[in-house]
Amino acid sequence: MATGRNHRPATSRSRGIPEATVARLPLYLRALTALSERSVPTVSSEELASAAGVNSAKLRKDFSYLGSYGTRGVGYDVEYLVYQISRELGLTQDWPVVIVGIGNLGAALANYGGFASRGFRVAALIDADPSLSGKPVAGIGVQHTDELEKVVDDNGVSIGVIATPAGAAQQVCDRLVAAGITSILNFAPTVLSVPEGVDVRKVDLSIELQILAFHEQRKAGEDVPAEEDTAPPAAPPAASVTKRTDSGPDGDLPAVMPA
Amino acid sequence: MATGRNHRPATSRSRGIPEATVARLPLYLRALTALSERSVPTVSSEELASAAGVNSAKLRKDFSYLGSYGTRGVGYDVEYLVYQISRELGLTQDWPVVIVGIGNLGAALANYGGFASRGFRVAALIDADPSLSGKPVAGIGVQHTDELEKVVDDNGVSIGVIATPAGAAQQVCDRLVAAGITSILNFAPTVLSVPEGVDVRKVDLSIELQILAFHEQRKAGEDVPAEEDTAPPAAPPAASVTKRTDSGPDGDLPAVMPA
DNA sequence: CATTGTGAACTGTTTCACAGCG
DNA sequence: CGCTGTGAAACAGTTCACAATG
Repeated sequence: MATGRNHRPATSRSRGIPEATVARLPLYLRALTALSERSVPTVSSEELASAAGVNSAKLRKDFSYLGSYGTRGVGYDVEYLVYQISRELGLTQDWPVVIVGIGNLGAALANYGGFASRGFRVAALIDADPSLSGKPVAGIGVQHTDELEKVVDDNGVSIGVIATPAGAAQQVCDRLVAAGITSILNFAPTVLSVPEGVDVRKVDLSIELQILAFHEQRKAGEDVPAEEDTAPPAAPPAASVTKRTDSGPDGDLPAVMPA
Repeated sequence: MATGRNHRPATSRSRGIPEATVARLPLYLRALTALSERSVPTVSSEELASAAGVNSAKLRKDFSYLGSYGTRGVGYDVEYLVYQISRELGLTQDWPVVIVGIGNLGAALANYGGFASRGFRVAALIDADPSLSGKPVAGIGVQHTDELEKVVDDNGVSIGVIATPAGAAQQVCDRLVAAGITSILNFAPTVLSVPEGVDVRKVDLSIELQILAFHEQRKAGEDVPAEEDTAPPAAPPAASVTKRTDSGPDGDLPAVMPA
């Protein structure tokens, strides 16, 4: 899962919505949007919860933080809820986004449909490779890294997406922050350090796979007893046990791959 | 952040490592690997925690679930810890992975360096588009969806990655599960339903952006008093408020975009 | 004597179960 | 009557602070 820090300890003065709830609102919104398109007028907590993949008690508790938007004995008005959640998430306004690093991943993000909808708008694509400059990706011309500050400023961008190789991420991050960006979505496999007040969320493929591997391993060894739980190799083991001498630390995201 | 369910309620018989700890182990491992490459022999909880972006109390508590691998007054032996964490995560074995949906995103994943290292191996790339069949991506020939079951079976694949458009995801998921896969990493913006015992983690760009937007909005309205907290539009609002009549529900991930 | 390992306190999240209400 | 809204209980995760120890 991705993670984000840098919030006041959950007390936004009064109406503080728990972080766990905020993380689920987009899920509800998606399910509601689908219902809305099928012109379903109302939905019960049970139905909506199942569509969103959570249980109904949790959903009701979540909604209770937003206010009392349901009707007892009936359920929730779909359109109304869509509106309330959108507003709560700040999706009734326009969010220009800049994507830095237009490799396969950056291109995938730029082309991502869900990006354009729901208030997000790709304001600019930035890449350090001069040979990409001007080339259109998803209908938008790629601009050189030199333009970064200008682009952020001109478009009033407050959200940046980093899809560069790990090695460039911190540097790009610093420039984005200096340019005035206060929210970053980081796809590079690095811990970014940012000043107080800047929000970072990360999406890390490698971490997700490792978590899956952990559980997968558990499934396989379901009935294994103690094995070698007793005598594990003493302190510094003969190394080489897991030594990978080939590829880098945790690898990079591909930088570019045009044509 | 991505999410995963389907685990026994946190009691893997005896030595149960908390889910939150498991999610951080890959982070520690990455930091340790970097230290290992710089031939740093030992590290304190303080140093390692700062490299991993957590606080030292949390790190020590996390490690305490794995056993007592440190030395008081000194710190942790880097190589030894790398080994222990790798083993705990199941990275000392080989995990063949199949990626379904070779669009920009699938290609980005296939090319991802961190994928190949750390025990994961791309066993096959699958796409429904026949014109892609045989085309090499990241040095591996793309195979048609018809081959899915055979590929999973022949390679003993237990982890599948879904990078298809949302509309195809559940169907692909069903086939992967039927073929014997028990862990899925889902990049499509859909809730997948899977039988008991199958693990799903999702990575959802759109959700991450919406969470950022929520916090961004809070920052902007830091000193706004009550505004219209009082009289919100009664029940069914005039619709159209957030109505997007253009693009689909939440958009698709791009399917293919060769050349 | 610096640093780990860990009980105990605390904070956050989920679930339960039922009163309240349209 | 059915379904929401929510206190209260249960659980999970984090932080504190200090005793244990190489």
